[in-house]
Amino acid sequence: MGRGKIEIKRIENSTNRQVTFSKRRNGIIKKAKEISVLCESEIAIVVFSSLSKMSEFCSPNTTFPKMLEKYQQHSGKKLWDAKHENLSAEIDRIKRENDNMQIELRHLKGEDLSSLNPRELIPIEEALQNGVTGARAKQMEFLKMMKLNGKLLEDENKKLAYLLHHQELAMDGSRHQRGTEYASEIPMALRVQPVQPNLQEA
Amino acid sequence: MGRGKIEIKRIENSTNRQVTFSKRRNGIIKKAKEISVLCESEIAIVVFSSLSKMSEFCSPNTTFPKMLEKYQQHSGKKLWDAKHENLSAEIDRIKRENDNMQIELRHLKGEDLSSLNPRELIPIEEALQNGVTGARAKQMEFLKMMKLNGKLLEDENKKLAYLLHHQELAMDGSRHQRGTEYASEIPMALRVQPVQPNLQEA
DNA sequence: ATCTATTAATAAAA
DNA sequence: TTTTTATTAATAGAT
Repeated sequence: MGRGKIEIKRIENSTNRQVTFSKRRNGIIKKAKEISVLCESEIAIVVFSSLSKMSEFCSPNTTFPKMLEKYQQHSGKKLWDAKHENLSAEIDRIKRENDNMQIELRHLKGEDLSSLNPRELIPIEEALQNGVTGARAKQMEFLKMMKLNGKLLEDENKKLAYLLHHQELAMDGSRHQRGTEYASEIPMALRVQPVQPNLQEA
Repeated sequence: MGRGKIEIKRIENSTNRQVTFSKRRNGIIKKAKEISVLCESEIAIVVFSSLSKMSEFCSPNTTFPKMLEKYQQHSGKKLWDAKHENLSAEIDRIKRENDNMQIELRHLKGEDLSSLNPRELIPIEEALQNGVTGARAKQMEFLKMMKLNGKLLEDENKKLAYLLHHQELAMDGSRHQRGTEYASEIPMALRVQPVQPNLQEA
């Protein structure tokens, strides 16, 4: 149907191919409209040109999702299985990652250690060391800032220094007594904890 | 195109309607095949007759699910059902959880602290304290066990102590020296750390 | 289903 | 792209 008969095979001339695509796509969609009206039928079409330009048609009185739902019911095929599996797989992967982090976090916080052997404890300790070092460095920054802020903060600074000195003594010394009377005024982060239980008990 | 022209409106005669449906459906699918070959295009069609008989066509080299995936990408419309929304939502939720843990972990390890203010540092230090306490308690357990196990483990114990001694030296480094005579025999976790750098430097 | 008169689609050109 | 038009293809109605 045209000035000449054509073979049904790929049209090599790109321009011709585009023109033919456009015409035939229109033709198909026109036919789709007609059949839906003439025969009270529902029809959905999606086309992508060789340049991936999309065209679509869906008969009135229905929608794409409805058509797909019906398609699945009638065919028994699950159009979304692949997608589902991908999503499920990703969830599993992330959950596993999540669990590992959860465990690492708990270990770093000193929880759930009972299942560990000494060798497994080492990296945890190392991480804690790093954490303490980092936190301490950060504290130093803050202290510096406070000092720069001037004498308003100087008093507090001195108090801290005093307390810390005491605690240092307490720690280095016999480990018996610590000054607790000012503890409530010292931010937790700056406090020295009784780092060492009695070794004799061990 | 036929023995007479017809109006495009519902065919009232049910038999005629069925016959016309069948013929035109075949025609459309033939056209679809042709356009896919002639123009290297991808096309998918689903039709339901007025009696809900389904027909489908999908061009070679692709599948229905692939076409739908492309459709969604191009149109931005979501064809998937609630199930997918749920899965996607769960992925988002878990990813967020994941990110938060990631951040907490990094903080506990002393990384990325620069963005924090002093108040935010406090819970981190608390967690680290707990972690150190927990790890230490665990170490104590191991020490007890080692003692009970007797001299077979003593050698390893000493080796460990030796290594730890070196670390102690590295850590205390140029700072004022503290009683190190026991340090070599005390595992890292059991040692008192210099919790506070010289305040005079701050 | 198959046939065929007739209309509709479209290939090539503009 | 869209229009034109000669030609082929699709199909309505009959069988």
